[in-house]
Amino acid sequence: MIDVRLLRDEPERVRASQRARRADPGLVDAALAADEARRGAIGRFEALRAEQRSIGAGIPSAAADEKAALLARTKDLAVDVKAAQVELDEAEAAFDAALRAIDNVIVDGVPEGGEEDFVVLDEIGTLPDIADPRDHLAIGEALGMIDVERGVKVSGSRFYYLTGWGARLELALVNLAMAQAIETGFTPMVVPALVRPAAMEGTGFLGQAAENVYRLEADDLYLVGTAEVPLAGYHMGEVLDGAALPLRYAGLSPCFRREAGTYGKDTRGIFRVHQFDKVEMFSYTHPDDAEAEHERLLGWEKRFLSALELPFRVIDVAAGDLGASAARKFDCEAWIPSQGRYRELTSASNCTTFQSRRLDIRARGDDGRPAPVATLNGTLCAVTRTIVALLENHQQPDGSVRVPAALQPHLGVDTLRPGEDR
RNA sequence: GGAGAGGUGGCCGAGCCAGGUUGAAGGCGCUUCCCUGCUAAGGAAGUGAGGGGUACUGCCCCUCCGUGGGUUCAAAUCCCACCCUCUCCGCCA
Repeated sequence: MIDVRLLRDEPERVRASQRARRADPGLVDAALAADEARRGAIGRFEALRAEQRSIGAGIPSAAADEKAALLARTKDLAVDVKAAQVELDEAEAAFDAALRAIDNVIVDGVPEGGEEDFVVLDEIGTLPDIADPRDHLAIGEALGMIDVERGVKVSGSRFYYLTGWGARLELALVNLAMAQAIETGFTPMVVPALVRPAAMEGTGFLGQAAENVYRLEADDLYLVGTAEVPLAGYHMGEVLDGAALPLRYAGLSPCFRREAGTYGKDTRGIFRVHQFDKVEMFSYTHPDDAEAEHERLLGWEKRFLSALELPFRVIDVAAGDLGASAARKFDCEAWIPSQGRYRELTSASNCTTFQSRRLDIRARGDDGRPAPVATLNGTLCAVTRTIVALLENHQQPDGSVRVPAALQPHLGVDTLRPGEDR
């Protein structure tokens, strides 16, 4: 949720953010009105409560004859206090709901508009010159790396097996990603993929993204769609040492996504699946350092994709296409030869203090006061999509696939050839 | 799955079955100062969070002892429900 003080002091900034997102700026005024009502209720309750307490404090020491009169008065007061309490609770709840309805305030410079209104920030690498590119599934099947047919037989649509070199490629990618993360100063983590409602709710995935989340009804647990959830939840309810910031974690987890509303989209191969593994970077920083950290996360994503020798572009996602908790998002989109277009491979979001307020994650600053930290997340390697881009961009006319130099030490070969299965 | 124990401030840990200056003893940690050639040890003081008010850098008030209800003039302290954690047994790995 956003900062109440920002709402009160600079409502126009929040309204402008809402407009840029194509969201309702009226929510700002609704929240302001709810805040006004809440403060009135607080005043009424506190006045009554203070009187009740001051009289109550004198009762034990009061003379016997005064005692009866005091008891009678506080008895009446108790009724009023209770009523004021109810009124206050309702006002607080209404204000909280109004505040939570407002999306995170975007960072200055984020392009306005919807999905199509992104701005291209960078184009890296050169597009491969492939006469008649085959798609990743054709290549992967020929190499004995991907088995979608059996994935569907066992688990249904959008499931797959990685077999032989396919499985080895995943392990090599995860190792390369973790090696880079560790070298960069991230603490490697293997995290829970099942989380309680509080973690899911706090990270903001039960809002408009709820339909894409798997829920285990019998146990009241959720399957995470990204390690962002357990990594953000890691410090929930804590007060961190401000001097220790930034805290950087690289989490490996399976990711589960229902892909509701994507019927007919990306049905071939493993580009869009219900389950995949991913190495995710997550940073807790001082709010003033968030934008710089966002650039750093993007830099590490670019470094990883470049190491894989993939051509890609970086886009500044438009406000209307941001999730509720992101204040800015950079996507790295790799070139997919069989589709002749760029597709999202990684994504880095700056959630400023939006998530940490919901999750109650604070850090003690120089003044000794705890204040919400900023949280940021960025994909280092979403395995299946990386495999897609790798197979397609590095395919050779003879049906083999070139292994980029950085990956060779982890995979053990410089080329993947048909017939060399295992 | 069966049986117990427990959830208190940044942390540990009293208080709760004698309900009323207990926002909460004590310790650790932290901050400042003293001592010291430096460090350590030692000594002194201070040190929770959230919210509201304001004649607003000082003060006043309210709330918070897992969560939500209840009893009471008054609850960390009594009652109920729920959540969570831990231990033992069984089971599985």
